[in-house]
Amino acid sequence: MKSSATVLRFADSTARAKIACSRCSLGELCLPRGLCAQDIGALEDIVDRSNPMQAGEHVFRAGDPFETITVVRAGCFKSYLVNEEGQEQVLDFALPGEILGLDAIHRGAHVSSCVALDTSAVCSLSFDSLSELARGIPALQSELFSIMSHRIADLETVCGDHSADQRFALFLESLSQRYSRRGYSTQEFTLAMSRRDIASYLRLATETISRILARMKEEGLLEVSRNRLRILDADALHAIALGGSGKVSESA
Amino acid sequence: MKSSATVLRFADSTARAKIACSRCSLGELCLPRGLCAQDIGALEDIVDRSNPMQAGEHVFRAGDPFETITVVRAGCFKSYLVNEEGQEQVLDFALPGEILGLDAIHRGAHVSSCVALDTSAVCSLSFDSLSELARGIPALQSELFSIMSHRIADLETVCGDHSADQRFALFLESLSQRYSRRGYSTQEFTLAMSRRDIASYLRLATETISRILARMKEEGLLEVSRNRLRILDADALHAIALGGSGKVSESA
DNA sequence: CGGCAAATTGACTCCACTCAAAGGAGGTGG
DNA sequence: CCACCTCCTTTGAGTGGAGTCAATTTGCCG
Repeated sequence: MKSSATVLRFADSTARAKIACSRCSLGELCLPRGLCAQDIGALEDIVDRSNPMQAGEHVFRAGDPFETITVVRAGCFKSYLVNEEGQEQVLDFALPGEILGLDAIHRGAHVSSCVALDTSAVCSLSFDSLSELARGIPALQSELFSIMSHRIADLETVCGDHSADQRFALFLESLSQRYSRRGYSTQEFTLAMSRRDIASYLRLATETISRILARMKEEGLLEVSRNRLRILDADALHAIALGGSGKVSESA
Repeated sequence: MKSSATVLRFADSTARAKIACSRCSLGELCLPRGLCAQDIGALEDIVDRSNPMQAGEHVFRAGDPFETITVVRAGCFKSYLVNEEGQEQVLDFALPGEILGLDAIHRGAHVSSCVALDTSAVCSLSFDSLSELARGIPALQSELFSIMSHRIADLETVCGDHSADQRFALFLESLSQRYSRRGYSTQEFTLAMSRRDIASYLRLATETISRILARMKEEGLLEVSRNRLRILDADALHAIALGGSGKVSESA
């Protein structure tokens, strides 16, 4: 399955007009999901592949005109808002195949900023071109609506009123699932983001994340060293995510 | 392009096949925004208008198959999730022209439930028909993307890490603006939702809402009796919404 | 008038925050 | 290669904002 997938070339002079989504390793995890070969061909015509990006480089910043949506091709990004007091609020972490900038469509300008957390790469698609293409390809239009709907549902969950432990457990489960679908281990993965970013994303204090990690480690739910994390007791974690006391069971 | 698509009829005998969006008082506040007369005509073909609904009646419930999106025509609705413990989490309040059910598109089934808070009415549109129509009407497709993007941006704001006072102030400002655009007073309006619903929406306790109202009343920011509310000091309220101490000013 | 649900008010508690300080880890320059 | 700096993370101690529990009060409807 998926063999020559990643014959990626970069930078240098080779013309990079068309990008072969059809040969990208992301395949069904990305926009072309469900499209036939011909439609994928049409999509490839409007995809603009970026050079690799370093951690800390921005894809866009709040205030930038909105012209393209951004699809993560490799690495990890965070999107965030900055409020009047200059404080950062992390909105989302994006893994390969996930899309950034959806909150800008209605304003014609970005409201959030987006920065690489790691060596990363993106594909950009002119939103006008994509819209036009979607008008001719029902499956593509449907996919776009679906992606936006998914983001809405995710935010509705994240917004929920959860305890610190529950939030963190939900966060880990989400990451675990997403890595898993991308072919990585469900149990063990790297946290590309800092504790501070996780805290902001979950609307907690950095210290709270540290303490939760320490406690969960102590209770044997997981192992952490630096930013490498391994889930030892997924069931217990799931119980916490569901909002119970987290102490294994709680009949009735 | 799909003309007789959805000449939906209901219950009683009166044929009410087409609904005149063009003559609806919502006008530019609703889906047809920006469409030409002809396109509005096409849209009218797929709009299905409900009978008036009583407070407490549901438009849809979590688990229902997703077939139509719901546009509020009159009154007020709330959408909410129910978690494993049977606790309600209010996600949104919807006023005329606003759209419900966007979080269901990607699953083919509703995740949230939606109930009338007042005597209300909705229009339903088959999402398949609407998508198809949108493929022929760029402005309509664009409007759909825009509406979803708007919802995403709103959720990102609501999700933010704000104090209880700040949340409540933001909530009032949002309501005030939305009523204002619908031709009602910016200063004085009716809260169609209970304190408990407001609390759930803002992820606070009911008692906290009561206390905030009492304090703001005492400080002369607003008047409340039962569910009639009048904003007396919009500037102070705005200062609170922006996240300062709320005590008027705070240089630097 | 009586009964019920919603809202208010008070007293107390607790979870997560703030403040503070002490390790690591990584990067830079001498 | 080491010294130094800075930023990130961890841990401890104490605080406070919002929650919980409980008791009224208010408004609504039969």
